[in-house]
Amino acid sequence: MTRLKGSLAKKDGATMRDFRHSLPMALLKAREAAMSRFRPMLREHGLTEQQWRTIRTISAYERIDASELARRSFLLSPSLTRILQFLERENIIRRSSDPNDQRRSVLALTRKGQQIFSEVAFDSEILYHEIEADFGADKLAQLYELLAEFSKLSCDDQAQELAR
Amino acid sequence: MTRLKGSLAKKDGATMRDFRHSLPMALLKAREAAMSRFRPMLREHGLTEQQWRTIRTISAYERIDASELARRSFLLSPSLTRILQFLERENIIRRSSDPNDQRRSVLALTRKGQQIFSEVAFDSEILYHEIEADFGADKLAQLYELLAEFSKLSCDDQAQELAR
DNA sequence: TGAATTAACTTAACATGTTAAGTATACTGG
DNA sequence: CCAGTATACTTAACATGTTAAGTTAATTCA
Repeated sequence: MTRLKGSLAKKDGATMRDFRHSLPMALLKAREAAMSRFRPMLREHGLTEQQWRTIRTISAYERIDASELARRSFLLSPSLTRILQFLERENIIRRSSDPNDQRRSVLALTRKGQQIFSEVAFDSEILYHEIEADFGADKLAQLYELLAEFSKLSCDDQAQELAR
Repeated sequence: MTRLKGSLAKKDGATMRDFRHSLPMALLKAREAAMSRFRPMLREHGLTEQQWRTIRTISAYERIDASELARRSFLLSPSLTRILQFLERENIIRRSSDPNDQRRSVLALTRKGQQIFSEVAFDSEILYHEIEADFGADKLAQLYELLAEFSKLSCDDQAQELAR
């Protein structure tokens, strides 16, 4: 890390040492840029990002259990447990237990949940079109591609083959 | 969102509706892929990712106040408040107040903090080289570029011009 | 100058991230 | 059949994310 302290540059009376750009930070920043477009809309619907991810994923399946839901929505199970408790309290989802395996919870949206899904999905589409318009569909596709390649590289992700 | 329900595909006895790929999710997944390489190392040093971001940023400046630190480490001030309290308890940082503005805290690493910085920075370099080797330096550069462009687009980031 | 406003945190409250441990159900080999 | 193990969550504990409100020190402007 001697190299990290190599070049010095003046700025605002403070000395800034060399500051290698960080991949996790670049990804975080981009993600924050993306979420800053969605968060206000989700908030208007009274949902957090993760609650929406959960609703969205449940909506995509007729029957899904908590484990697969966790994988597909990229939530750790402790987080998912709490989110499901909240969504159940709010009467947005319904849970039943798999008759073939009493350990499993099977999740589904209530009518209210389906209604919320529809509304938020509609608003999301609009925001996606905005992003595409602002950034360019081609560059966006290129970004998706690179992100997918990078994720495939180091993510020990069981959802990977399942996704196909 | 009618389109979202268009194509149906069977999978494992469950019906999967069309599931538009999500940019925040793609970014999250890539970030997780990246962090999965760093987290175990940080953990060995007894640090969380955010604590390390804080240490790393303080180390890059001779004098930095909490506001600028928050911007540059991409932490919200409430989080930073708690992190600084922890790092101060652990004798990793020192804080003094700016004589010209009593509202500001000026942060610096202690000797112990500098030592930790050196060790973690060294280990990080190794992991960065691994990433470059696995993913390809060219593709990595391309990814950085796209991420930066995208972030510039929608991030109302005061650090943006400051970064130059 | 002093009331109003702004700036720089800090606290609070609730939700999630992360790791470890706990619980109940299913499975497996002897 | 049953002890041992694995699976599918759930709880717990601590750290961070996110928004809103509070506190104290600077700044502004009538």
